[in-house]
Amino acid sequence: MTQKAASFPAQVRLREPAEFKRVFAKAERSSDKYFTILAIVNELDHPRLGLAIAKKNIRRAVDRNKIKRAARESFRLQQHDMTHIDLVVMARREAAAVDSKILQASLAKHWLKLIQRCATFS
RNA sequence: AGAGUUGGUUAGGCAGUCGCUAUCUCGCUUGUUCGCAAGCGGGGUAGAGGAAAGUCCGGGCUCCAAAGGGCGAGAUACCAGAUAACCUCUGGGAGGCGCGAGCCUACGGAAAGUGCAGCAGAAAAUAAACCGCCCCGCGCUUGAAUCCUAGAUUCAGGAGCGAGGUAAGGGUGAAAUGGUGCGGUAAGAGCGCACCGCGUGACUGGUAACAGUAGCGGCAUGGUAAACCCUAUCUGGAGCAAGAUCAAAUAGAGGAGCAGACGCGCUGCCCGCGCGGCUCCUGGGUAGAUUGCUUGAGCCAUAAGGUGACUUAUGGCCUAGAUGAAUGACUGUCCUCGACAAAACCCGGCUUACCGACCAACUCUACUU
Repeated sequence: MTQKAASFPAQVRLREPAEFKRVFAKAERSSDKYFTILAIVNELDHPRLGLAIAKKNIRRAVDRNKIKRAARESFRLQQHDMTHIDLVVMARREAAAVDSKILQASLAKHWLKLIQRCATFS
């Protein structure tokens, strides 16, 4: 497998509550008016993504789906530029109102910022 | 053609690239109890809704005792039917709205009992009082007429007092003790009559709600049950984070004996039932994983029955099953430029949200032939 596929299989997702707790405990933080994104270095050879879209902030199920899809899509396309870090994406209230292109642009900036910051620690 | 009513269908299309979930299949590798299993890669197929929503009703399913008894509490409320069931649906009745097609209705009981009624009004539930109207009596008084001027008598009127008759009228109010008309009377009154309304027991039609007919009764029974209440019917509780299986730590489960007070659960209370205590014996089941999880009161077609909801028969089909939670992103293109909004155990309904498009039946108005 020399050609890296832009895929999103199960092992690049955060699934266990314990894994989420580890990220929340002490993490690099990057936020704007749409998202707050947490990042921490992991012991694997690839990045992982977790989604924590609160029902309290994003009321309608349609909007929650839209935001999750935008996050996954952005991660999927750019994961090979990332180091071995765990990311957790949290949405803020304003994310429901805008369309997915704006969300994609916002996410791309966050990725870059967090990759750089984590690189300096490791 | 315009305006409208009812019912139904649909919910951007097409092509390409990259992804996600399930499933089938092929190849390779590893393991093998030779059934297969795991990993990687390729290909095929399927992949949100009419409301998936609100969680407002009704069921299935699961556990709580085989879900039990009584009290209490709650729900429903014209009649008949449909249904697994319903507060739903269908048909019918009654009342109301609309020229009409049609639409709307918390539509049982006030003649079992208790309670309530602001303002206004003469009076608000007890039938009377009050104002008013009428008659009679008593004196007083004004005018006119008659008689021989004092004065008397008669007629017409006025105010007062007393004794009675009335309930026609009384600006109100959501509601006023049947209504309208004619007769009747001193004035009046179902006092009498006609029509309307009401009550009542018959008859006719209808399964019934109810309707109609002729008769009888001169009218009794004011409103409020979205006040308590009465009557009839129904309802045990909790929910898929239900529950079941496999299983790291910690400590739980079953059986026998003892104890029978207290606590917890089953229902708010009582009865009743279960669990928990101590000793001995046998041996374990939280995180997590698997399952429950999609074949079902299922969908489609045809036929038959029924006004209809729906039912029955035959044939065909398998149509999401995620779980930090899939059904998407990008590009091109066309058009009428795409609303409201996304499964989470499953069904039947209700309610609410919604850009539109199309189809069918029907109604009204105008015009032409």
